Amino acid sequence: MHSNIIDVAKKAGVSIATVSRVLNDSEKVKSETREKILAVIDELKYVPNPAARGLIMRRTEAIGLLLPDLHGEFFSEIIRGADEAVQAQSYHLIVSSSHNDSKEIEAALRFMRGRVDAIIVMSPQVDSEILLANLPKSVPVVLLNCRTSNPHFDTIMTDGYGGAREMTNYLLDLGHTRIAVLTGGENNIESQERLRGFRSALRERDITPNRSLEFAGNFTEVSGYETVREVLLLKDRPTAIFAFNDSMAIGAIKAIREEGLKIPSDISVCGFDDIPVAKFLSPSLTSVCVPIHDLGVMAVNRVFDRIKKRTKGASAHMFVSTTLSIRNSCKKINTMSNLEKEGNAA
Amino acid sequence: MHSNIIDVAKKAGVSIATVSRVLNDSEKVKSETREKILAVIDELKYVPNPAARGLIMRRTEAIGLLLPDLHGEFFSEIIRGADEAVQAQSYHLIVSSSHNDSKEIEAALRFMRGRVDAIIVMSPQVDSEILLANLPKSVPVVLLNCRTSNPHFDTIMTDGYGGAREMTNYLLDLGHTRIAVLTGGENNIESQERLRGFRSALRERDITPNRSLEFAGNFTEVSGYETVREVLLLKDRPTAIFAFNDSMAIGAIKAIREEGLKIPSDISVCGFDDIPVAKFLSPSLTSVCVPIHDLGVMAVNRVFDRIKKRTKGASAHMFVSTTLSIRNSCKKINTMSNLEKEGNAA
DNA sequence: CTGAAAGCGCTTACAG
DNA sequence: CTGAAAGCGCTTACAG
Repeated sequence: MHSNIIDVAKKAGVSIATVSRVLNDSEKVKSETREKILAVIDELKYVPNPAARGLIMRRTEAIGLLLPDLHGEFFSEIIRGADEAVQAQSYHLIVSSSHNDSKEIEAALRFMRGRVDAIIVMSPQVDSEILLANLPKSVPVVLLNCRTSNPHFDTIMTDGYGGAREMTNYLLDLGHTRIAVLTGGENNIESQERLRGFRSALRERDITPNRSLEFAGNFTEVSGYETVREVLLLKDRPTAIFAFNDSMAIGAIKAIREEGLKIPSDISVCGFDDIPVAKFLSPSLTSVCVPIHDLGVMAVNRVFDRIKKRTKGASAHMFVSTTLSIRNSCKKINTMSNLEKEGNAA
Repeated sequence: MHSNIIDVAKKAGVSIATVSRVLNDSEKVKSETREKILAVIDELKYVPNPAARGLIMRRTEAIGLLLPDLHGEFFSEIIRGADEAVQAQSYHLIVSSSHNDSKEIEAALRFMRGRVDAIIVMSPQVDSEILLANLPKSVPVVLLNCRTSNPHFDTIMTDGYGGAREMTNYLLDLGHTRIAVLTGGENNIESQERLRGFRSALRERDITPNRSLEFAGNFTEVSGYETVREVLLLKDRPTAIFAFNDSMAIGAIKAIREEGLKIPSDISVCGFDDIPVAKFLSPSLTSVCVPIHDLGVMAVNRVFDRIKKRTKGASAHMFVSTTLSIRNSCKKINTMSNLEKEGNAA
């Protein structure tokens, strides 16, 4: 169907070795010969077969990216960052989703073997052993927000603990003490870290974390929506809701509005991740800014350091800080009405 | 590094041909032999090299997906749908972004050659010739919302014309006649179709399209935001804004709120695509629902029909209808205040 | 500067 | 049921 290197060699009247040389400009070829070959390549629209090339060179010019899901702005941003970094090196991306399922992880990793020069895995739920057992030893691997701390691999973690702690302090400073959190599920490392940060901040102010205000979501809009409908039914309603990601915050906002409440005057809401749409919501969403796009870039660049042997030796463990993006969805608790309440109570 | 078929054959005391047979269960192998080989494969954690396999079998078990961008919910949904469909067949996705740039398209398509069994291309801007010149002849291709109508390839188009027409009729029925549109750029086929539908609907009601109410955006939130800031400065402000995608509608909403106007009481806003977040905005966004996820699924399934030779012969041209998702961002124009206006004018 | 040949890791007729 | 051998399309020492 397609022409191959033999067709080119024949038509140019040279050996395939010479054609290969001009393809890779590996060795000196007489410029006259080179020109002729180039002309034939052009004429035949010849493109080297990457399978054959990959087979012998053990280089695929592709990076594997395995994410829990391909759905939503968060993963979309990771992919975008990774794709940018990869394209800058004339590499390409092979993406796959695992849905936090070990069988799917195994299948994806198996598929990638021999097809990629390095692998980036983000897997906040599947546990260490299963993941490690399936990770190839033959290519560089970067673990992104994974539950493992195996020193054999490079890792990148975002500071979920610090981010949640900072956001919680912000809420406390605004006067909120009854704060409901929407978590991302028990087994999710990111959710765990964020919960840890939340509780720490509380304890630092001598507030005992109230487990009945910790609600289990799953990082989706729907779970935010449904959970907050429950929350709003509480007799002693929280004054603020801290969703552990922006998707759940979006669902929360919807539930709150449906109840006829105003944000932030009736109740404050904040999220985590600071996905691109956050600033466009109304009210614009206060969130913990995770440099999502940059996470993708960093992971790819780290992987290239390995591939290009710019880095040898011990694995690196990077820790990415977060910042607060303060917008309009949280406000100082209304001390007036607090006074009133106290007055009523008295 | 990794064990290969020879290692397995040696350890099992058979020829590589026999190992290959159990790998592909192509021919009968004595079950005793099979067991032994399977055991060795397991022990050595042997995985066939896909490059070698692809080279000889001309089958890669991967589908290429080339999109204008990997950014945002729209493309994210396409990818998700495609990935689902592909995983159902134990295939994998190789995604790439073109940024509507012919050089990048060429590079991506070149990379995919030999690495994928079929290609899905979405390219609403780059023109026919360039695209067609780079499309491989050796694997099935599906064109998604492309500017070409080359009968050689299967195509899928969404009904941008019909969707825009329907939405415009809806706005007209609500009493709006001064409707501003935010387009997606001159060279974008989708934008062109939507504009055509918009103008048609107007003409059908004997309204001459007013070019000064057609604003050029580029399908991003930012362009929606900035354009609408201009729009709001108009002396004779439109009563409705029809953004040709939801991202621009989101930007528009932000600009409108910043001006202190209420949606929909002061001004109606609607979008196009109905991305997942649309229903969670406030007010929830009225939009033209494009089955984005399903578009990805359809393209993949079409491609499998070709690969599996379930379909032979002529190319198919699919046309995907849209529906209206009516929510809370548009309302009937306030006839009272119209009367007042008229009263004032009189 | 160029060519003949080996080899990357696999599959598949062709024999037995 | 199984093995020896050719071949997929390329690259790279090894000779000249």
